[in-house]
Amino acid sequence: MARTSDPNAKVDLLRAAEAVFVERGLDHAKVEEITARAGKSKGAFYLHFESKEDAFRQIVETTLARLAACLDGGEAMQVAAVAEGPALLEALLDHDVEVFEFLWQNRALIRLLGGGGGSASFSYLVEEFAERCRGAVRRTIAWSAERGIVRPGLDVDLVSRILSGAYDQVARHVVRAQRKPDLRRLLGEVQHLFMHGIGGPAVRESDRPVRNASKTVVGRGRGGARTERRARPRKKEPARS
Amino acid sequence: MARTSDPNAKVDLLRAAEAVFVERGLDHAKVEEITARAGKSKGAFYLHFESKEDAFRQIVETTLARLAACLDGGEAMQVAAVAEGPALLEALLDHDVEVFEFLWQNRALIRLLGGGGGSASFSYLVEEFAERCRGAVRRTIAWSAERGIVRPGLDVDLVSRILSGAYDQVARHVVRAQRKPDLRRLLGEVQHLFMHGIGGPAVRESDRPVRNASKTVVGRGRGGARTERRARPRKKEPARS
DNA sequence: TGGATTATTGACTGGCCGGTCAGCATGGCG
DNA sequence: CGCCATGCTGACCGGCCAGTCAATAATCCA
Repeated sequence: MARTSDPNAKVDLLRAAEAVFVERGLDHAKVEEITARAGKSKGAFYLHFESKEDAFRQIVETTLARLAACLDGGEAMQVAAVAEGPALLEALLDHDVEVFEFLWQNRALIRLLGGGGGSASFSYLVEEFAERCRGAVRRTIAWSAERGIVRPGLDVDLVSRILSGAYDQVARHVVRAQRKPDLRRLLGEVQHLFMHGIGGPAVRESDRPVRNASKTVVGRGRGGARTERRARPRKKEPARS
Repeated sequence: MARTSDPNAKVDLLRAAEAVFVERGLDHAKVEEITARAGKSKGAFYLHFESKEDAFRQIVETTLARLAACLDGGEAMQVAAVAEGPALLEALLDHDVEVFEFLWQNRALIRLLGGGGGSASFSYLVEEFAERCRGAVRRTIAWSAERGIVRPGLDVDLVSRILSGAYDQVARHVVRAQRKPDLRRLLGEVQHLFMHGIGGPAVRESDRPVRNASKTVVGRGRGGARTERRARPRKKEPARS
């Protein structure tokens, strides 16, 4: 051996790459810009990564893995596992806050991912992850239903989709904010909203309550419970954040 | 004059371009693939468009404009303007259905837009549009509050964000579905969910009701009403669909 | 210090593709 | 039929940039 390799090289490159990807998106990121920022040469980059895409994948996968760990690990979930009633809600809120804290820390990259990863390829990564999130939500709901936290007869599949979507939107908002929002307050309001609805006096149970409530099963695919149509105003939005 | 130009050329090219953009994303779409599918030459393409990006912009802008018209026009809104109580909810639901019908018709392109448009540039287009949607939602909510459809004291800004997000998610789901879902049923359930919440017996107003409810103003930015934190389970999700 | 060994560099290559334009095709007209 | 105006074509040009590798620098050891 004659010369010892720079142990920081890969880390530096990853950091620089993340910055450039965030700024330009995968397709428009130039390897030379990455290496310039890292103070390395182009050759050094290919010493550590197969290709530009490889670097991108490494960054995304690492972050998603950490986020996933945060999602279904975390001490708040330990507490939630044994809590009851309001304390349970509080524990679940703690968990939400943990997750969003992570999102805030990694907001630049999360923002990029929210925008399709800056390349048409790779969206599958994000989609898989989103699906995983929805799975976690669904489990939490099914489990909450058993404990009387949410009313029975809900279409778990649909509810989880809606909840994921709502939190997704909140996440996108947080991740773009200039100043860090009060996450606990924000998430608390979201939780409150979903628990109690937004209905006013004019709709006080004007709706027939849940009618049949077939199964509430978790099996995604076919919808479980079926209330009927009728409910609440709103527009829509097809695009991202 | 000696030769008459093909009057379908531009339409054919736009159709082909849309297909290719949907398949590959803007950055990876090749002009030659577009022209091949349209049965035209590369030159013909540049006879009608400044550049590849120009064609993309035309397609996106046209679609978003039509969607916008669908969003805040539509006969269902006429009805809603004079309806009361449950009939109003029904009218708003009709409107939702109209919008989602449009989304379904244009699902391929909408799917692309949801994924960031296949290019890091251009996401601003989609973002602007999303913001516009949120504005529409906010107006609907504020207006519904006046009629007692939703309870007073809600943080309109936050609620609109959450609703947009939830519907966004539903839209993404619809747009990817293999078979056309029963839109009316789906949207009806969403409406019902939001109006009545998902809370079960264990949380029956365990929450103190809205406490102060500062203003409920529309001025986004500072949150209006402030209940406290406490509420409901869930995970989170940072990415798209 | 000199030479061996390994890390690092950055000029260069090759392929790709957006955009151009000289020339060909088409069809009207005298 | 020959001529012209106009539209359409697709081979070509040039820029860009991912990825390579011969040359060079750094470090170790004797």
